[in-house]
Amino acid sequence: MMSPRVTPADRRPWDSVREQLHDRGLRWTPQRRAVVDVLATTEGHITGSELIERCRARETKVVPSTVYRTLDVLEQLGLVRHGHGADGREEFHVGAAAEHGHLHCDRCGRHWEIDEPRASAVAEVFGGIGFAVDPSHVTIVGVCAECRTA
Amino acid sequence: MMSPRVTPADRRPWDSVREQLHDRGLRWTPQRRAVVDVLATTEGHITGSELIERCRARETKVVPSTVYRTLDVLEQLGLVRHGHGADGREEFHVGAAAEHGHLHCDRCGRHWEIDEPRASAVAEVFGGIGFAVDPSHVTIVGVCAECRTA
DNA sequence: CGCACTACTGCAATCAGTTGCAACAGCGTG
DNA sequence: CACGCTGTTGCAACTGATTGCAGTAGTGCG
Repeated sequence: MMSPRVTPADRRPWDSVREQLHDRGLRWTPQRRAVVDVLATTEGHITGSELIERCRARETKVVPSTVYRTLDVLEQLGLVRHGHGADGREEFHVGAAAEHGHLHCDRCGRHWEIDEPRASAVAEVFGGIGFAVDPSHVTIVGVCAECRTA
Repeated sequence: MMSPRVTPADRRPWDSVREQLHDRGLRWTPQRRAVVDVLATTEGHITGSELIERCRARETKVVPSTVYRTLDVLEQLGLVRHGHGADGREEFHVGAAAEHGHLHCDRCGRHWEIDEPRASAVAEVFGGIGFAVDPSHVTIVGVCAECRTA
């Protein structure tokens, strides 16, 4: 099956942000463009403050509250998902990373994505009691293999 | 060996805090007493700011930084564990609640403890790749049975 | 009992994130 | 192409949490 698992819409979801906003009666502004530009060139994770900094580096004038409010909107459109790192700070998951939960090592601070079979396994554990796990919002903390042997 | 699974130290861990501190060369101060007093009468969860407020209500003069620093110390003694609620704010788990992970419903905001068999099941999922899950630090987000049918 | 060592506290500054509000500016209309 | 509706921005104030630092005060020792 050569069926592409990734459709164009999945690959370039950012291209249509403007239209998606329009469709909901929302507006396309320079500030939102700055945020989207940064996100479009980000794969994986980015924290709120990091995003703000990168927007500012892009000359566009943005203020934190605007960035956070824009992120709320983008999350409603399903373009990003937010979670909280091990230290509780906000962390936005972009692209493929938005689909998976994460494993966080308490010792070295690194993190990994939870792959599909394991995500399903976790979901199954709680499916029995009727609880539908949101796989993208799961962060499991522990100690990674390397740190354990070290 | 009828080894009791719960020793007196487990049941009343707060009684010996002072000694535990002493053993590590740490000190017993009015502020720490206030924090411990509040925690000793708390079962389950408490947020940082809630704890501060309750300490202040106890007449003792405490300042936020001291409370948070005291919590760090108590966490090192294993008397509390901290996690982060769905909104990322700090949440301290006290007593029995410190032992379990939590299930959080994104819709109604309620949460439940993850029971032993299920905690083990989750741990097992990642044991295969050498990752040792810290069961007390797990918070799984999703939608609970009630909200799903509603 | 009083001294000294050093852990601990309080303060003030700072960071991350949120919110209310008045002014601003997309963008559809006429 | 100007107008105006209403979504959006920036500001300022605020909450929760953290940190550096100077002064304070537990605690062991003589």
